[in-house]
Amino acid sequence: MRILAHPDRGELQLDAVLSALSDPVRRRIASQLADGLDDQACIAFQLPVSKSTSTHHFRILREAGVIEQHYRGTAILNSLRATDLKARFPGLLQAILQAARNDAASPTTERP
Amino acid sequence: MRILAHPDRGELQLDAVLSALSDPVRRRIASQLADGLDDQACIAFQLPVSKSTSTHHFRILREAGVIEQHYRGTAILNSLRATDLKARFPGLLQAILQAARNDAASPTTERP
DNA sequence: AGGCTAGTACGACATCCGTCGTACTACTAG
DNA sequence: CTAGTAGTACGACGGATGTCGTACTAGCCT
Repeated sequence: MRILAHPDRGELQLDAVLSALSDPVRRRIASQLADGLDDQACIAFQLPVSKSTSTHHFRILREAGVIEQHYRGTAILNSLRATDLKARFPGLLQAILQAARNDAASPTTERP
Repeated sequence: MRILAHPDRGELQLDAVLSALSDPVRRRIASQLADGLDDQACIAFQLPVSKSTSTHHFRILREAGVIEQHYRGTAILNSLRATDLKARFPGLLQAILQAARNDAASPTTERP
């Protein structure tokens, strides 16, 4: 079984977390995990990118400490590290996820 | 008097805001503005970068809608658009600024 | 007017980042 | 054992980003 490195709770860095969640694809992953559906395999996210790119994004999220990944057979189960993030950066994850909802709900993406 | 373009409150984009605040230099600007000292000229921030780079960072923040800039003589006064941000992305700015404090207070930057 | 101060414009440069395809590994199911 | 599925490694590539220096403009002060 391969091993996946995760930063400890105390090692979480704001820079990494914010950079990780700056990308729309990665924010979408986090949002989907937050929306009640934890422990999803990477393939469960219908991302608009190739498999390699997908791997890349999941790695960024894991190394930033935003998600936790562990193998289950040939698949990887992903979950949000909501508790750790809350402990280290209270309200941050919540605010970003809520902001993502607001952003998606309004016609902000329009840029003709 | 030169004119500086700012996005309207409704036009604020999460992507832009998060990217803007992903950079340590820009986060530092926002933090300093939040710490009670509004309406500071660019030069009041002792940034560890050149003047041109400084201009660049202020522009990013302004175009993302994080700060408001207006000329006052030859200087520019900067202030946080805390109200607008709060209206569009409730809690987001607060959480990031608080996280920045936590991040600075703890030895997170250590990477031996 | 002339000099000073605050910031801008512009071009250059190195680096990082998101993206991809192909080839590979690890595990499961038959 | 073989075939299939899930994800990784690696290399490539183009575009964005942070940085700088130099030359410039706008406004203030004497």
